[in-house]
Amino acid sequence: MFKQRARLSRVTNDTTTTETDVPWLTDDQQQQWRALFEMLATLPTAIDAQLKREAGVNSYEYQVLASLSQSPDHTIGLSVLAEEARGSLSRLSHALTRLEKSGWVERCPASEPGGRRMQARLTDSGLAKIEAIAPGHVREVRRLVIDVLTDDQLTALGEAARVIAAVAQEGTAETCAEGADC
Amino acid sequence: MFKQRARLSRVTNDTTTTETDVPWLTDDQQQQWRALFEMLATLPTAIDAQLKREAGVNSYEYQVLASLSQSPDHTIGLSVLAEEARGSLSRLSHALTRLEKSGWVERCPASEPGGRRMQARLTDSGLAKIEAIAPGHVREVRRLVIDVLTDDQLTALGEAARVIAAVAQEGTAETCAEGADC
DNA sequence: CAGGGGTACTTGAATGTTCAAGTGCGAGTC
DNA sequence: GACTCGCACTTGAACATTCAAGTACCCCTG
Repeated sequence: MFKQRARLSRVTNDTTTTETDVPWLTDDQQQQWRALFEMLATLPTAIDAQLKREAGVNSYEYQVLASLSQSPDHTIGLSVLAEEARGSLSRLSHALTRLEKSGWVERCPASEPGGRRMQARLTDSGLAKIEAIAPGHVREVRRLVIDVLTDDQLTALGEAARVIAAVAQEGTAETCAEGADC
Repeated sequence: MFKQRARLSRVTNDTTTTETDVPWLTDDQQQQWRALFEMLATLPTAIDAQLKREAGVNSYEYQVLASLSQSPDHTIGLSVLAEEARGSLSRLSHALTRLEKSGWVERCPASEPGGRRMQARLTDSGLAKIEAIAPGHVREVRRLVIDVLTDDQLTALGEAARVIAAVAQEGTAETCAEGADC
């Protein structure tokens, strides 16, 4: 059993440490992880760059606009929106301030009497915006992901991603709002 | 052929736009992309959180330390290091300033006469640091990725990631240092 | 209805990344 | 050998995200 040179794990050849209980990756695992890591670094950057370049928004803001555009009345309560766009409430709040400044979104108090507090609403201009930029975004997703994989590869990728996202999420989610065993 | 409700693509039911040349995703593609996107959002966050919590570094700094620890003499020229750690030179420079402040790395002028200019060198303390934190990092990678997938799933994931990273990279890489057709 | 606690945000400061200059040095040019 | 060009980095400002308070309103309890 030889020592694998581990870019992201095994670090030296010094064997004085408690070697046995550290589960270093095999060469093969190493390679797959390396590839995944590379994708993790490059894909979001590429997606973001396209949105920034052609639309002037980052992918989080895009997400917010997209979520709003699909909601009844183009309106969502902020907490729900934050959860949908997978960011903290604080992040959403800052993003909304920016989007309001551009005139694409407005905040309004929730109308329901006795209901919750704030909602975000997509303006007409915001709707026009997202409709204008969505095609370019989809094209980029196609170019970078959909079109470079076979159907089987895409399915396998999606499946693996689902499993990983589920595990990664449960660590992050301190709310435990879902039916997880916490 | 019905309209798919597209979280990240098709935005409204208004069909007045140039519908035909926008290649909207199918429901299935949509789902896979959605899963991938979710992983893209959650996995790096989780990895980063573990490193921050247990080691006080972010994953970029970890990457820098790891790269250095594997180099002969624990020394690399800055440009090479920047490329290995997949960040801009500026990002590296800022990161090195932080790492120097912690005493894990030092900058030194390249010794080769007529050679290039600067190098980064891992200090003894830096080597101890990376050796101390590597196991925890590997364990986290295992927990989040390796251990939740079958071997076949991991292989498929790696393969897909390689393809995507290659495409995503060529857009990002303005240097065209590699043998790409540019 | 006064007081306490919780929910739903908002805000400002700290941190990290990017972007646009700026610097210093070597090489090629005349 | 001065001039210019370009490479290899550095730096500071702008921007985004996170973290830790802070605020405002609701409900519940006495």
